[in-house]
Amino acid sequence: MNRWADVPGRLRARGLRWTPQRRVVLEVLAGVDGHVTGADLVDGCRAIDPATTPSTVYRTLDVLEDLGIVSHSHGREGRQEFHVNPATDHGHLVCSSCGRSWELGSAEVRPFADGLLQRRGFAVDVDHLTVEGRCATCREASA
Amino acid sequence: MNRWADVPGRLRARGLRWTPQRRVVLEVLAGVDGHVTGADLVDGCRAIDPATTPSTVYRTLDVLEDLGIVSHSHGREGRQEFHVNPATDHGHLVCSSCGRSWELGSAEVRPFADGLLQRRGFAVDVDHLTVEGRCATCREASA
DNA sequence: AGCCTTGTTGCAACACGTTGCGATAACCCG
DNA sequence: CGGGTTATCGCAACGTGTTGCAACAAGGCT
Ligand SMILES: [Mn+2]
Ligand SMILES: [Mn+2]
Ligand SMILES: [Zn+2]
Ligand SMILES: [Zn+2]
Repeated sequence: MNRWADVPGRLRARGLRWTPQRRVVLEVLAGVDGHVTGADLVDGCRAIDPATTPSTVYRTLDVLEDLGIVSHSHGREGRQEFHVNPATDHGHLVCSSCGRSWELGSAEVRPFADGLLQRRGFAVDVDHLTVEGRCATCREASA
Repeated sequence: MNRWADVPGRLRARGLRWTPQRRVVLEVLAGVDGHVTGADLVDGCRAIDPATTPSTVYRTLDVLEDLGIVSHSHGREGRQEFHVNPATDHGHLVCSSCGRSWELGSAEVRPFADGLLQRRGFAVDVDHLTVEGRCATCREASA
């Protein structure tokens, strides 16, 4: 049905394993709506199991990204942000001045991405895309 | 004349100072053509002065970015890349599969950036832009 | 249920930056 | 050429991940 269905089975089908640690990461992800940083996820896991180790969490996130359950982009300072259950593919707009961010609909990106595909054969990863700049509010403030 | 002219004077004009440590960073930058990572710059400074401290280098780079002498974007894993003496404004294209990268001419980005400016009042920082995806070569390889 | 294979874990170390703070030294001024 | 102000430095600690490695355990098989 959805991308969360039968994760244990999908892992095993690839020769991977379903472990208590992975169960905790998935439980935390299930309680998230929208975007989370890697560090937040580590904290969330520790709330359930204080013995949680960062390397295990990050490695699990890599696996889940392969399965298509999460995807990541990079926010301010290049830090990882994971997207859970995105309604639709989207990029990100971040204001370097105030730090606010917005989703960038794939329709807004498509002409740009199509151009790169046709001219260069380069397939843009829209989910990973973060565009930095100054938002309308900050530009007016310093007008 | 160029953006390197009279850096000491431009610093002092802003109430900032010209120090031996900053001179070293500038000397390293002057020997660079194109892109460098922050870690590479620290190494370069240490080659001239082994006592160089990372925090001083990164803080100096922040100051030089304010002066418009360098700009940065983020490469793989979100790490900083500094651009020295860019012939022209440009973004970056990075293949997540092979790691190769290309410059993205501002003409290629302009329609996209103009659209965001008109629809959202958001001014894209083209120099900072990194677009990740799969390059033509890698796509053919897995065709 | 017990065995075996091999994917995973946890640890320790590392890489890349960032930040707070007290000591130092630019440099403006008389 | 000193003296004072305050920007900058160096250090130590922290934050966010990543990686190598030895020990562990999931789960397929009998
Ligand atoms: Mn940046
Ligand atoms: Mn990434
Ligand atoms: Zn803003
Ligand atoms: Zn490639």
